[in-house]
Amino acid sequence: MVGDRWTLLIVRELLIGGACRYTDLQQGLPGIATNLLADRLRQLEEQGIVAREAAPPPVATTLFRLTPRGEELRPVLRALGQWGAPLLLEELPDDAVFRSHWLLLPLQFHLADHAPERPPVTVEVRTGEEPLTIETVDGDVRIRTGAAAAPDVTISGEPPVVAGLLFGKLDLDTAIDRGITVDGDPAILLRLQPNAAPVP
Amino acid sequence: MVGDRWTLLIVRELLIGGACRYTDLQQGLPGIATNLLADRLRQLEEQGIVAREAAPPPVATTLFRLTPRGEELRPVLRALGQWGAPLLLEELPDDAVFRSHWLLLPLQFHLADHAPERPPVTVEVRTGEEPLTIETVDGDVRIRTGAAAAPDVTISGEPPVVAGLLFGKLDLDTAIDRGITVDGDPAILLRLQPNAAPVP
DNA sequence: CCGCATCCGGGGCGATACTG
DNA sequence: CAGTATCGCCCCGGATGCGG
Repeated sequence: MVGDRWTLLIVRELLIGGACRYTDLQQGLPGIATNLLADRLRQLEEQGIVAREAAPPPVATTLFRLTPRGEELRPVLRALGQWGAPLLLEELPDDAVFRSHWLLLPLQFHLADHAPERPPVTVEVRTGEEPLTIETVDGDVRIRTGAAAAPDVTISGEPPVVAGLLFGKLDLDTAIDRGITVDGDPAILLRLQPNAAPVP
Repeated sequence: MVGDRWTLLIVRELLIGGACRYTDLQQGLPGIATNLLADRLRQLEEQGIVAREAAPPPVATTLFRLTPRGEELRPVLRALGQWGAPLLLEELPDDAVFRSHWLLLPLQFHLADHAPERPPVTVEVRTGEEPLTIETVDGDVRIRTGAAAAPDVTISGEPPVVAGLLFGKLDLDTAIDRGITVDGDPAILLRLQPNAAPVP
């Protein structure tokens, strides 16, 4: 049911963004043929994994959303993502395509606020074609696409290096050596990274 | 790396049985074309997921085994299996093929000994083409193919019903209604099933 | 624009046959 | 036992068209 080409990637797009338009999915899945996207969506709908709904009046369009049964695939994407994490650090080929929002799901899985009692922080991540914002909201970590109003720290660079730094696989000096730039207080990252010692 | 057709199924076979011969894999993957099996094994080897080794002298043959990196795919198979578990209870089409040992991995994942202080028990499961044996060994649950010497309880029937009973999705009466036969003390199952109240 | 349907090569795939 | 060789098919990728 979910083993065909593209199928789990479509599910991932919907896990990331909630309800998506057809063209949103096309944007998020560079290289997919439009007939395949239509086919897969139809199959997923028949199998009760995806539901299609009419968008609210102002914009008349169709939205695709995961059903509860579809949401249950989150652990599958999590396990696959965890297994593939080491590959994320490898350099990307020159013709590689990358979408910033692909980082949303792994960041949601792995970041946590280790010092919820401290004042909230905001991190802006500039990699790929659009910025990402990470902010702490009373103990939770929220990640979204878009720029931050007043980030405490901004990270820019190539996706593999940025990801390596955020996930704690690369230390700050190594990451800077490999070409990223950090604006603001890098110590904030320690509060969010996995396996980081809790800030005392 | 693991998204091609058959690839994760090959990994599953190796997770179940440890080192496997080429023909063992063919048996466990009914329907796979021999050229595809060879292709996949070669790709998996190149990617460091599978290693091939020469068997010890008496039998001169090649064995395929997961590398540590390959073993790390266990959580992926676990997540996929958990998601697919409800489908396991649906009736099989008449032409369906089923291999008993496919139950080994889910049983390893979901069964536990909730009363390790009691004397060990043995369950024999007869479904598919060969029997399975479940036994408790000081707190652990061991599952293997083959018949048991002196089982405390024996379960026979169609795979969906047997699986439903073992995983606690079907209660005993329903399972018997749906055609399984139970020899011995069915209460033993409560000690092993997931979410079962611990035996006092 | 948005959500497809259609058409058209190329290659992955499935079945069978064959072999050191 | 562990593959290789071959052939046909259908899935897939890419491009274009098209009604709402």
